[in-house]
Amino acid sequence: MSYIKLIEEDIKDKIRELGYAVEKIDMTVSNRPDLGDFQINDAMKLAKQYGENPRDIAMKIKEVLERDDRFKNINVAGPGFINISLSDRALIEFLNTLNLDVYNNIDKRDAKRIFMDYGGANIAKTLHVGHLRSANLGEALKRLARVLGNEVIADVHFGDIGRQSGMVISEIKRMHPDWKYFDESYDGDYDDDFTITSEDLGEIYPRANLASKEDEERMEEVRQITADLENGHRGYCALWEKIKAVSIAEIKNIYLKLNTNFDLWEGEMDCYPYIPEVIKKLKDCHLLRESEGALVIDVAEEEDNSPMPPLVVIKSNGATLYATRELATLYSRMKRFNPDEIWYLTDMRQGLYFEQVFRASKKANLVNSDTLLYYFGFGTMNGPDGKPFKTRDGDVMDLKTLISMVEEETTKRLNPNITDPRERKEIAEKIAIAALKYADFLPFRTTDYVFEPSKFADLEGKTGPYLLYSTIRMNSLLKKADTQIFASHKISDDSDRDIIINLLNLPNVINNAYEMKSLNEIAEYLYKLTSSYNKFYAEHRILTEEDEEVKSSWLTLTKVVKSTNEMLLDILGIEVPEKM
RNA sequence: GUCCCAUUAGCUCAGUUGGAUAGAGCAACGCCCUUCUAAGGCGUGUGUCGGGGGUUCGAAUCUCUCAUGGGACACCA
Repeated sequence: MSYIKLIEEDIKDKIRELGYAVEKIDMTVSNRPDLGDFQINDAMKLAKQYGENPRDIAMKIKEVLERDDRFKNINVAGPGFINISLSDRALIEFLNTLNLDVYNNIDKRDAKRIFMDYGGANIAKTLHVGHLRSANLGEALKRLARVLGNEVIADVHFGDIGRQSGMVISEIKRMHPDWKYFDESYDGDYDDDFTITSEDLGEIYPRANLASKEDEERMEEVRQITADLENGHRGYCALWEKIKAVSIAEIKNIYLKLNTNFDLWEGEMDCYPYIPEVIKKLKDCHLLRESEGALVIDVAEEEDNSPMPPLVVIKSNGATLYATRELATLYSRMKRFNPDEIWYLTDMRQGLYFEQVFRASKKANLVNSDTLLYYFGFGTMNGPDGKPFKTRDGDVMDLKTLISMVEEETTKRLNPNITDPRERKEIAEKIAIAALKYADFLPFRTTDYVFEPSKFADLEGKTGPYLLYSTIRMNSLLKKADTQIFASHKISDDSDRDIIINLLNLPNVINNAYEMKSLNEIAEYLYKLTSSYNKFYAEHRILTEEDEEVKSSWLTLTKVVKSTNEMLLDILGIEVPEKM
């Protein structure tokens, strides 16, 4: 258990002994540092609950806490705020437990098996800046959930079938009508005919999309090809497999740059074997109803305060659609992995849709009744007009371009002592990714934000590069110190004290981040911890300090902050290079 | 039209279980490198928390209402 949690539990016990039934108490970093390190506001809550005077309760609590020598300067202020500071001995003891392992500062949770669906990459479509959030957020939440003791299975869930497949095939058909994939009488192998690159694909889709929008006949052709592909048309399937291979290689490459990894690289097509079973289950439960030629499930409930449209499961032409495959995928995941929780991360526009899917799957018993289905929507990345990028528009900046743009900036500032061109490239890329990810994590999960390339190219102040730079500097200091023995003996002044107070607070931050499924608090915390260290660093000459006990204490602090930074950056999916 | 979500400093955003004096970064100006990586540190200031009502010891936070912007609303994904 973390040190702060331990203290909170002790305080809780003592308050209970006073006769108040508290469930938990919160000790938070004081917003009045002049009055104490931490504050406890629970006296006022208890006063309401028990109809007593809040100041009296606070005074009683103060009296009990004063018997604990970990605390000092306990005082009651205002309507009943309890301010409390920690003794140097307690801070030193705490720091030494972190010196053993910074993971001692993380409180594990009840282990769950969690299935996560994020990424949102579509085959044959370029990964653009709109895909950044899903990848970053999903990856970080996965890592956070694991650090907290959960087992997590992550699936990229490629969009590998659907209208875009028909569009791309129809376009290639126009480009290369002579290819064997389109020869209905051909029954040999399709070994030769394929020269399309990922760059080509980046142009093919937008072109096809535009053409189909303008021409209803073309759109009908696209629908037909999509249906044929789904029904196993030999040539289309062979062609689509080749397109997929090219596209997946490219997508994996970019996810790799972003430190985004999946346990499963499955796609919508992988659920096809389960579709008949799911349809049968829906029929058995008498959930399917015919409407305007399509088969739908009613998911409205009486307590709904707004219209809840039925979910279309089979199109009037007999083909499946997104929802069908979603249900089958859900069923397959349940059957194969039996998770306690399933998390979906997409932008918030899909909220209603997932509500429909969740309701339908519960109604049809596609998932266990005790399996929790969660939809964690995130804010959209908007264009300069304040409106979300349209995924289908070709004019959105692609992710690769964004990364190389930021990389160009980070390269300029690289230490000239790093001469090996390969190393320079590698480091510049890591810093660029850090800049991108960190900027993406700063707003709260559900906040929409305006995409401005300049925001990501910012390399000073509250940014990823600042955190890397500072952590690398700590590392470099520790290397120069050249010692294996670390122990804290004393607190010197407010600046090292402040760092330790921040370290104490980490479990609260982690806990909130997990509860809210947002990384912004961790991002803010990293900046706060790091800047408190940098202040200390500027004020003290560590390596030349003559008092050995002081020097050792300072080095220990440096080591703990460095390790904490590395731990948190790793949760965010940000790598720390050796130098920069 | 119905239902969601936003509106906080010049800009971008924190502040989401109601708490003390609403905070950061950027931008602007000044200072600090013979000394552990200056992508650093220190200092200087700005708010009708979109408007108006309500709830209470206490509201940026809860509630009602209005305004503005955005989103969703069955055979796209």
